[in-house]
Amino acid sequence: MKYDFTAIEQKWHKIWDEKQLYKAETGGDKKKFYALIEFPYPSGAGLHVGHARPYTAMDVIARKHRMQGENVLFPMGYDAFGLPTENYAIKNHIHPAIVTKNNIETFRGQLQALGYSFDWDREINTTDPKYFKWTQWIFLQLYKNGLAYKTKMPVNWCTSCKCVLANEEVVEGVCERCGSPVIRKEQSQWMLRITKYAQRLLDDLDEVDFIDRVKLQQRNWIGRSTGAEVRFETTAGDTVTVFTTRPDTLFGATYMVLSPEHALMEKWMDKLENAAEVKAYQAAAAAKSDMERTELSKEKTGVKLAGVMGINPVNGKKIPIFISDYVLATYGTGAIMAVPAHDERDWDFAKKFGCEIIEVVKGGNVQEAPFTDCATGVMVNSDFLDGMSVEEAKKAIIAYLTEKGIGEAKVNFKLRDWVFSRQRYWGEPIPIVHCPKCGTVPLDEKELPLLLPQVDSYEPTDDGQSPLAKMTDWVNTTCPCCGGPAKRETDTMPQWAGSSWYYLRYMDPHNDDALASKEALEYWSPVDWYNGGMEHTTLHLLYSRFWHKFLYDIGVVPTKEPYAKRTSHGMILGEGGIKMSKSRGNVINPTDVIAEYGADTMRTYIIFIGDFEKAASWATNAVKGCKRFLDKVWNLAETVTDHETAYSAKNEAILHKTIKKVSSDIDTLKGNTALAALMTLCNELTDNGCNAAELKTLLQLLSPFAPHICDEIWELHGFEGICSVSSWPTYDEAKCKDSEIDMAVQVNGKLRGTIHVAADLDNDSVVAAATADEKVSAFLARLGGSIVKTIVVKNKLVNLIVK
RNA sequence: GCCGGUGUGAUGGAAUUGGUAGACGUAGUGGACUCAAAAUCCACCGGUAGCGAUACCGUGCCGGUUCGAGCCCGGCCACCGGCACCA
Repeated sequence: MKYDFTAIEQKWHKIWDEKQLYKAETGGDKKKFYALIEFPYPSGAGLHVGHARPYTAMDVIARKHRMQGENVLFPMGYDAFGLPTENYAIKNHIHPAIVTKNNIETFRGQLQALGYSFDWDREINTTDPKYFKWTQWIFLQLYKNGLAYKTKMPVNWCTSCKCVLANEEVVEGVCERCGSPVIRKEQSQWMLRITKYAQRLLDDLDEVDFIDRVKLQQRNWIGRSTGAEVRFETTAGDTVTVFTTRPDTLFGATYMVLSPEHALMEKWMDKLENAAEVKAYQAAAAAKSDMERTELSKEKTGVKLAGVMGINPVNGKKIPIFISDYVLATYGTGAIMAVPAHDERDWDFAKKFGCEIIEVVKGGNVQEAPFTDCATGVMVNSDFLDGMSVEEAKKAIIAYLTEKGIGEAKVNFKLRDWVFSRQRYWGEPIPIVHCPKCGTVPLDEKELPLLLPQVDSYEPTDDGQSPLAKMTDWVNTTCPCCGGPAKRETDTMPQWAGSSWYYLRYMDPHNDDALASKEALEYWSPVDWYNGGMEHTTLHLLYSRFWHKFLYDIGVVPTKEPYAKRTSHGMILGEGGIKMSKSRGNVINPTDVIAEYGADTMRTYIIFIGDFEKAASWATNAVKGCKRFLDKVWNLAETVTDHETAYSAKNEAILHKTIKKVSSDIDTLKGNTALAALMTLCNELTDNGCNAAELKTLLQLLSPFAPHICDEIWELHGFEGICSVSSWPTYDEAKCKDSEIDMAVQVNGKLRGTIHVAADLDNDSVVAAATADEKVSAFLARLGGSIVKTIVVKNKLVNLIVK
């Protein structure tokens, strides 16, 4: 019989579905295992091979855990709010909800064709009102707890999307999504106070099993730095507070710099002798886009304030004050003390503007270059700090500042609050009402979900208002508080909202009374293993950790962290290592691969392609290799006619070894080497002959990777049950060893021969066998000298040292 | 600039974490089967020299530690990713 993959795969999809083979039950005695992958955005282009890599890898893990007798939750859904759908809807005059529905159907079909063992009863969709009811509910809780607030602030504005972006969505000064320039714009925005959780988001990374590069990237993004805030008096009578990580260098502070947007500038404007020049500089800085600001970063610019001086609090010296855009309004206090002798930026600025450079840490020539080494320097020119190390001086100065009331220790974070509003249609409406009498009023929870209005046009306005603002019927409402006329908030939530808690909904997706029942949350939390892309590390992953911690604080979820373990996959590139893109025409569609080679081949190849964590390029030729392998398994099965229940002596060792290898490789995401071991096993069984017991084990080990063909062969041979849910084979460590082995023989560290000996042979016998070997003894004779030392590595090699 | 990562045959990649470098798969070469092709099967497949046994060289480059280094240490080079005036 021929291996007819299309018929086999369709047959088993039906059986799996009918028998509800992959259904997860909340509760019970079995150990639970919650495997999660990032749900896709259902774009019009359909599923991409890039999706297939992490999805297949996690399906393999889920299937193995299921075979090990665990209660596995492996769910799937769609993160369906977002701009591409909205833009498509605008262009083609179709409602985004219809576009979304169609796209989801395509995605579901493709995912099912790949044979993933999802529990389809738990499928979710973030645009479903039953789902976003709870997204809005969480927002209301954030609001009630003071973590959501509206403020006028300079925001990142994408000129093409006509929409506000979060800091995390701006990449190198351009919009992450469309690549258009991002400018600064003053606008009133909803914000989430993620900064309140900065320390906990940082600390709790120690408690989770995330791969190092994810932890590192989150740590850098949170960007904790310790130092001090110091208050400088000025001749204008106002106090300027600065943040510094080097309070030890305070005696070397020879000028100050304020950001152009600093609040005091307005107040001081009348007193300044060069007000016109200062205003011109502020205007120029404001007009710069983020891109221009970074591009111009090398050459420092600024203006010295004429008429106001700062006073160094430790020595009373009058020092000049500048404004410059190298000082950021949004970090620290928006003002710095400048110590040109020991800071590169300050040094550059001081050289250009002729400021004084005073050495306070000995170790370099500060007139030539800034000296920034904290480890070796000794304090000088610093009064009571002289002679101390940098570390000692930091402690001493902070104690001094605190005592005198002019400063104190301070921790700062790079992490900014999360800009949470978007001026677009296709997102969750923010459940807030603005009342002229009562101000900002949250919607009553009973009013949820607050649905989007049906509109004719979803186009954003040029003045930065949401398309919803035009829908007066919807906007005009009554105040939940006083009953008077009021207006609805017209901004919607960003795409990150729905994905910040979706893993909780999977635990109990049909619940209308809560985002999930207490029982389900207790049973399934936390996610045991979450795999996703590195690009979500500082966005989705951080945002959802924040929401989870908040939900923990208000008693909704039982764990501090949402995900116990996080891994990440490399990208799939096109043939030849180039990025896959529509414009290059090198996009591989999984559906085409399935049609030509079958889902099992597709799955096997995407795992075999290489190191899971690294980028890998698609090679259609190598796909054929995986098809050949499955053909070989099919052909091997056809040779098996017995009903043997024990392994043959000849194949016993390799079977035990392969079970061991495949088991541990799946657990460590090394599917590529697991498959290599299975190929080797298949080749051996083909050469040695294969009985029913041996075939059974091969099928079970291969089943997580290629479930359809294994279930089919399993059934054809009349094995009991269904292979996909049979029990994972076990191995005996003692039987993993061969009785006779090859050992390497080295002379002075170089390979000179191999010997075939009994395993676990004692050292003396090994040396005897080595010296007796024909090649080795001939070499030793030629070399002359005598053996002065022997090193034996058990069952591996023997090294003879000859002098 | 700072922080991480990577560098192995023609090619994707292995290497039990200091112990026979190149598993497994592609591609290639030769052969079998075939009228022929596809498919399949067998053999070879890092480089140089040699009919050969074999010898020497070989994991980005230079040096070190070790009986022994792809793996550890020091110094370079190249590429990839993240951050980027964060005081």
